[in-house]
Formats: sequence, structure tokens, C-alpha cells
Amino acid sequence: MRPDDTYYVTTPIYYVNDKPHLGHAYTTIAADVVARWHRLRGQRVHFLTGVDEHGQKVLEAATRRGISPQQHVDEMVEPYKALWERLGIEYDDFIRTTEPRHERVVQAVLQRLKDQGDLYLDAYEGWYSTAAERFWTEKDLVDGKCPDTGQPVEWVQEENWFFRMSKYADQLRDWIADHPDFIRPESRRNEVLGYLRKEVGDLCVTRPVSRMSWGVPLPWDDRFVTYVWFDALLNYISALGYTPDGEPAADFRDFWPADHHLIGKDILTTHAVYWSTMLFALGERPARQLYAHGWWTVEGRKMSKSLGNVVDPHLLIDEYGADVFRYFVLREIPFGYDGDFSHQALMERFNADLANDLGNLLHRSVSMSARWLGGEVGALDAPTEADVALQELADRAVATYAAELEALQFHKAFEALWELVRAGNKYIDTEQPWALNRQGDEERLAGVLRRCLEIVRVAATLLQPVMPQKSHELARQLGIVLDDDEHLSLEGVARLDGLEAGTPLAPARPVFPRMQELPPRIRALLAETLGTQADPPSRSEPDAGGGAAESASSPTPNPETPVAEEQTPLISIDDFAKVQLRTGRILEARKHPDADRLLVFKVDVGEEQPRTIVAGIASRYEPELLVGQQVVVVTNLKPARLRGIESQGMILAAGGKQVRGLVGVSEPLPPGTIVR
RNA sequence: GGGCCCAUAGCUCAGUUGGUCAGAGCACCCGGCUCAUAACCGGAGUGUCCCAGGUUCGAGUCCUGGUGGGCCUACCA
Repeated sequence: MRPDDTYYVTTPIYYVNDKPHLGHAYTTIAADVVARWHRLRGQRVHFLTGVDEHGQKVLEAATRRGISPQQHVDEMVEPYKALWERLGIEYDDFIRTTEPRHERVVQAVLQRLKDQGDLYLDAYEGWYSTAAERFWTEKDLVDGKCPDTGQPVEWVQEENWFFRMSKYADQLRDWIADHPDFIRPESRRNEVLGYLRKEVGDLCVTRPVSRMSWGVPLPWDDRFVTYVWFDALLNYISALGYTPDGEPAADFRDFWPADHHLIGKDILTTHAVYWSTMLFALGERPARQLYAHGWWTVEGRKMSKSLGNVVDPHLLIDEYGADVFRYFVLREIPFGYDGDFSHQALMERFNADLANDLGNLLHRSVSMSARWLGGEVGALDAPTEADVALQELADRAVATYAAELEALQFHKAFEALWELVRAGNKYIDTEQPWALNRQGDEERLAGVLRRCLEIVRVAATLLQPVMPQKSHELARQLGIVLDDDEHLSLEGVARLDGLEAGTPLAPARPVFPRMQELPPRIRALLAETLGTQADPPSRSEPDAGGGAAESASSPTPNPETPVAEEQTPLISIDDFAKVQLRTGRILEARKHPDADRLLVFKVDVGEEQPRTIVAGIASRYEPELLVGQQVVVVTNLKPARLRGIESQGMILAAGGKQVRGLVGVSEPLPPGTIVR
């Protein structure tokens, strides 16, 4: 049975081919803060993060570089470790899926599932896209090509091993019903329930080596390696030394089920459905809570490589410091919601909360103590009514802070603490220490300033998990050292008598110097990116924050991410010549009767009859406005049926999955003009 | 098309099971103070609580419909 005094939190294992960005940092910061908090409370904490190193994309990238996949991932893992170092992330374990300790567990689990009859070999036939690493049905195909990547598909008849996921679907439904907090936030829980209302199929958990060799080999059948998701999810227990049979490993016994799996909302289904049923099959419990957080937009826009606005965490650390970065991302938006990252908001948040409220409370208290009390912590006097009220507020603030932090409601925790900080500033205003000094009431003066210092002590103590460096700076000015080995007692922390009278204070120096304007590098960056972006930020933009936003946390590659573009092989001029492009003019445009995102056009491409062309740009364009528009059309595409309507070509558009503009020509030209 | 969620002061949002619910923070304005990082404290606001119906003695708070937005899912040549 798992002990009560332990705490286990995980981040997803990040796909090693991506560069770490704001989204990765966000999840990891949140995990680090709760991990540090529970450590502070005296619990035995296990904080796991890591990277996912298998799969097609890694193999391709390595091949292109002419090195082994292992060499490749050995290099690619470094930026993660380096960033976590700079961000002050104190993980207990960092797992890589190519480590033997992980692969061993994957193999043991597979063996166990096979032995108990939960894996079966099945022949499968279908169109396989190497680029997307998946099968498509005939109907999925677009002009006989992969609908995701546009790459060719091949008819593959092959065997694979399948996991009887369907067998555990009811158990999962029951589990979710019986554990209302299993999936957070509530809206995500509903999504999963919706997903589960449909029939749950079995899960293909292998890939033939002939097609994709970079994975964990099946122990009993060397024709296969393990499907990357199945492999990746097991990291949460492989890192604990899990064994499916025999004596449970000590860490597994002490830390499973995990308290929190922190994940991005994009990988919710995988965790809620695949992972849970895998655990059921092993006779284990799922994690206590899956917490799906939201995505960041940047300055009102979706973060994406194509927009060139991917936020580099290193820049933020350079310009604002790791602690301020950590505070901001957790304070600005409720955990679980989408939010916008803007430098302006960061600056305002910094100035209001950290410089004006907290920093200045310390500074003015220390300054007055230095001036009138010889630079020492004053002695407490007999409490007045106001003092008692202040103490009550402190008790409440500390209790709320702890509860909200443990519920991952970081912003609420901060709100509670700042109520106390603001009360401190107000206390100075009402007690008027300068007047007390003039009156020569040194006893009261000492008591008043002392309580202000105590409030800062409370804040510094509670903020240790969030701002490890800054909280120590605050403490240093108070003449104390925060002892992070101490098991924090909430009642003890809240008592406004934790300092010792007579302790020398450090000279007053602003810990959070107010920002007058954004740092020059940031201003330059904003001028550059905002200046080159054609589209104005708009809330009504249909694809803003859309589903194609880069995964912040997915342990597997997202086929549509721009990474794929970098991997596109070079083609010869002959290859290109196969594509026939002509100018066209849109004669008619209407919505597709049976599809939300499709528009149906009649396009004059200089032939006798206009062509019918279907295009997936309904999310961006009103059909009426496109009539008369000059476009560029691929005229030698094989026709394909799209939702029942045959499309005889393709209108070129800029943008990835989200269309951002139509391709045109600079001069009005007759329809049918060759484009090359 | 199916499913889920949201729409409250200039901005970001709180508002448990219907009855001081019209609020907080930021921004802005006015006033106060002077210890302090041009900070701090107080006050004033402005709101058709998206629209239209309905249930009720009483509805941001429940129901129906609509509008707008987001998310999951299918179509995206």
C-alpha cells in the first residue's frame, strides 16, 4: 500500500526532436512548483520528467544527419536538460525511453499482456502512409495520397500485435464515473466521457521493423518494435522500476499511483484511454489525477514556427530571470485554461505584484527599521485589534495558499497570499510608523514594523517553490536564511512572530526593481515580429488557437508540425515538372453541403468547361467574396471525391493545416496561363 | 454533422445547490499619506450580467430558442 507521506508528479516525456519552448517550460515549471512545495511540507517527493526518443521522426532525422538514432537523441536531449537547469527545475528523475531500464519494462509488460491473452496477432490491410506513420482507409485518401502529409501511400498487408483495449473500456467508464476528480478540469472530463460513449476499439501496439525499426523490440517476435505511444506511456512506471511480475519495486510501491500526471490538452485522450486501460490490464490503478492544462498564445496569436513567434524560454530567462518567468506563467492564467503570453502583461504583472506590492513592502519596512530602529528586527508589542485581525488574515492566507497550490490552482494561491501582502501595505498606512517615530513611541513603532517584516517572511517562505532564488533574496534582507530542509508547518509559518528581535537586517535594496519599459531586446523582437506579420491579431480569426497549435507536451510527434517540413527531402526539377500549375478564375463558390470546412468552386482554368474544385478553406473565407478571384490551380491532380463531391484539382493556398492566404499572381492573366 | 464549454465593468475574470449578486484585480480619474521601487492607502465610477421567450413570489444564477466564440471529432485536392 502506498504511504501517505509521498507525492508523485510527472510531466509528459517530451518528444526529443522538438526544441523546448514556452509550452514545455510551462508544464515543467508547474510540476516543479508542486514538487518543491510537497518537499517543503516534508513529504517524500518523486518528480519525473524526461524525453521520448523513439519513432519515425527521430529515425529520419538521424538518417539525414548520417548518424545513428542513438547518437542523435544523445545530442537532442541536452537542450532539455540545459533548460531545466536554467529554470531551476529540480526533478528527481529524468527518463529517456532508450534507456535499458525503460526498455526492459516495456518488454516485460508486453510479455505479460501476451501471456495473459491481451495481445493478439492480426493481419491488417490498408493504405499506409510512411510520412504520417499510420494507416488510412480508402475513403480517407486524398487523390490516393496521405491526407495529412500529402505523401504517397502504399497498400500494405501486414500483421501487427493488438492490445485488447476494448476489453477494459467498461472498467474505464466505471472508473471515471467513480472518480470525479480523475480528469481535470471538468470540461476535459466531459470530453473523455464523450469519447467513451463511442465504441472503443483495440490498439495496435507494434510496428513492423521492416517499416520502422527505431523502437523497443518485441521480446518474442523480432519482426516488430513497439508502437511509440505504448512505449512512451510506460515511462511513468518504468522510471519507478516497475515489474509486472514478482515483488514490486520499492519506488513503485511508494509512489504509484501518481498524484498528478500533468499533460497538455492535446494528449488527453491518449492518457485517459490508452494509458488507463493499459494499467487496468496490468492490474494496476491509474494515476489519481490527469490534469490537462491549456495552451499559450503569444501576443494574441497562436504560437507556431511558421509565424516565427515561438517563445524561447532562454530569452525570458535572460531578460526577466527564471523566477519571474516561473511566477508569471502560473499567476497569469488559471491552470487548465488557455492563455495569452504577452511581454506587456508580464511587465504589468511584475510591476504590480512583485515590485509595488511585495518588493516595496519589504523595502519600506526595512528602510524604516534601518532609519529608526538601528537596522534591526523590532520587538513585538502587545497586539491591538488591528494586529489580531492581521494575524487572522495571515492564518487564512497561508491555509488557502497551501490548499490551492495542492489543487494546482496556482493563481488562486497567489491571490490569497497577495491579500496578506496588500494588507501589510495598508497596515503601514493606518499605523503610520513615521508618526509613531515623531511621537517617540518606539515600542509601538518596533511592533508595527516587525509585523510588516513578518508578512514578508511569510511570503518569502511560501514562495520558495515558485521563486527559489528571489525568496532567498527576500529572506536575506530580513536577516534570515530560509531552511528548506525544515518541514513546513502551516500554523508555524503563519504566526507573525517567526523572526527574532534584534536580528540585523540587510541594507534595503529593491529585490524586484520596477520595470519602466520592456527590455531593449524584447522591444526589438516585438517590433520585428509584429511588423512582419500581415494579419492583425484578431479574436474572431477562425483558426486562432486552433487545434493545430503546436503541442506543448506531446510525447509523440505531431505529423502536422512544421518539423515535418524540415525533413522534406529535396526533389529534382523533373519531379517538380510533374506538377502542372495554371492560373484560374473562380466563377462560383459555395459551401459544401455536407462538410463544415469545405468550399466547392467552379474554376475557369482556360478549358472548355470550368472545373469543380473542393478546398478546405471554409474556416477562413466566405465563398461569395472569392468569386472573381484569380488563383493558382494544380490541374493534373487525380480527381478525388471529397465528402461526396468530386474535386478536379487543387487551389493553392498558403498556410499549413490552417489556411492563411490564397496564392495569386501579381498581374491579372487569362485563365489557363501556365505557372512554373 | 455529432459532442462539450463559454458569453458579467475599458482589460482579465469571480460569482457554490435561484433570494444584498451586481463583484475582484489591472488600467483610468479624484483624494490622502510621505517610510518606500514616481511606490502605498482611500474613494468614485461606468455595466441592458449576449439576445428573445419561459418557469418562479423572486433568475447572471434554471428551461427553450437564437447569436457570437472556443474545444474535441469527421470532411480539409
